[in-house]
Amino acid sequence: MSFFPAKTVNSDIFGRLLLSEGLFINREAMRPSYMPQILPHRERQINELASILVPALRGETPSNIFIYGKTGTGKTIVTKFVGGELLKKGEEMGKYVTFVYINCEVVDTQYRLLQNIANHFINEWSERIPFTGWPTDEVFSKLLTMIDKNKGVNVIILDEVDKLKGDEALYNLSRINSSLEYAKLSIVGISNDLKFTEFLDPRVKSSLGEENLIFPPYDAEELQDILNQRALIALKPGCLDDDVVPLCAALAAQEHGDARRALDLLRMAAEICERQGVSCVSKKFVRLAQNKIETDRVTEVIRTLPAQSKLILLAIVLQHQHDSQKGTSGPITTGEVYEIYKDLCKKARADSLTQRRVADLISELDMLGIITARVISKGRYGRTREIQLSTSSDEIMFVLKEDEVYDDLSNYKINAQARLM
DNA sequence: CTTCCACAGGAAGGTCTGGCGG
DNA sequence: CCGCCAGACCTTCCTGTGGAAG
Repeated sequence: MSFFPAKTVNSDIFGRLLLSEGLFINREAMRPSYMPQILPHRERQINELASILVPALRGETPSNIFIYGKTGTGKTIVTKFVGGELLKKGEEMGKYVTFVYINCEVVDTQYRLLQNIANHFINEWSERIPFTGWPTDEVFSKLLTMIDKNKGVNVIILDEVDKLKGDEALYNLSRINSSLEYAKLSIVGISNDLKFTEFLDPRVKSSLGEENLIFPPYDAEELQDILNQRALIALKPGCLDDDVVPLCAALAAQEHGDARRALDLLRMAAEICERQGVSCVSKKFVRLAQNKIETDRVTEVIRTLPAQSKLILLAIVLQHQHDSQKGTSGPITTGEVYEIYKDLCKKARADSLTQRRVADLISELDMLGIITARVISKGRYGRTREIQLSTSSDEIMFVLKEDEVYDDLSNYKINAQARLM
């Protein structure tokens, strides 16, 4: 739809017409990447982070920092915000301060991390470091000279630092200051894994954890403030029922106070509402949005499942459909699933796994939330898992059938079952 | 009370891939 | 280019177990 910024509304007739159809003024403001002017309920964290980093403006080395907090607690946005302010102030004061943000989920090896950092310090004299080919230690020493040349204070943010492979990179980075002659460097590590440092080399641990910052989850009221603030920017006035924001906030608060989740809910609710041509978002749409988000997640999970797990899931669905046709719909056991699964493998001319392995894959499906598997005892008749679908079988079939192989198999199996019975 | 089913789930080891240092 | 190692993925073999049936 429309991505017109709010200020063009008055001058752009077509934009205004387009907008009059929808509920959004600025859709981007509802996305997690959006940087608002004010970050509600994070004043304490902002101040703390700023006070740790302020030595950078005096040309001194700030302490290294570790930031913890679950997803959607504002770690990334607060750090970027403070970083931005730091740069602004640095420019104002004529101090050379740099601020490098790196997401370690994307840049996950030592080489690429060093390369990425180095390429931030590129200027007309230095050559770009290629994304492969150089020995790691050469990249490292190159990085050293590049940083040292600018003689400033550098703050490097490593977001999702727990995703970084191996702690060698962290070790090297944390010791970098002793090799720098003019420049200063400090590292901010961000992680949502509280136990992350336990597995680190003790030297890295003490060096990086000079300061610790913890981001607590938002409670329902705080989430409401955040939602209200964003809704004000993103949506037309008066298009939200009074109880919509509290509901979104309450639902997200149940899920460990995830602000991203809350925003997604509200945005999705408004989008569904808009698509249906309704001018006011009511509670109904929040429920719809919640369902949509959940099915989108499940669909995506199923789609990316490895082949063997898909076969197992297919076996469960087929058994489920077979049962409900006969009206004997009930829980399915591991043994039953395994028999059908073996049959399916034969039909597909694929190798089948052992029951032991299949049992593990079944618990994986359980953890992914596609099925529910509880261990129960049927007394004399043994101990097994009771397997139930937690998504409708039609929906799972719909996704599985995207692949011809499973489409064919779905027919095969129903015949085979009829033959068996 | 004991028995005993039909698995759960731990331990150890095999195979394969891919990154890394030399 | 090669050997090494870590980690993903599986297998084999194993012991453990809740509770209905006897």
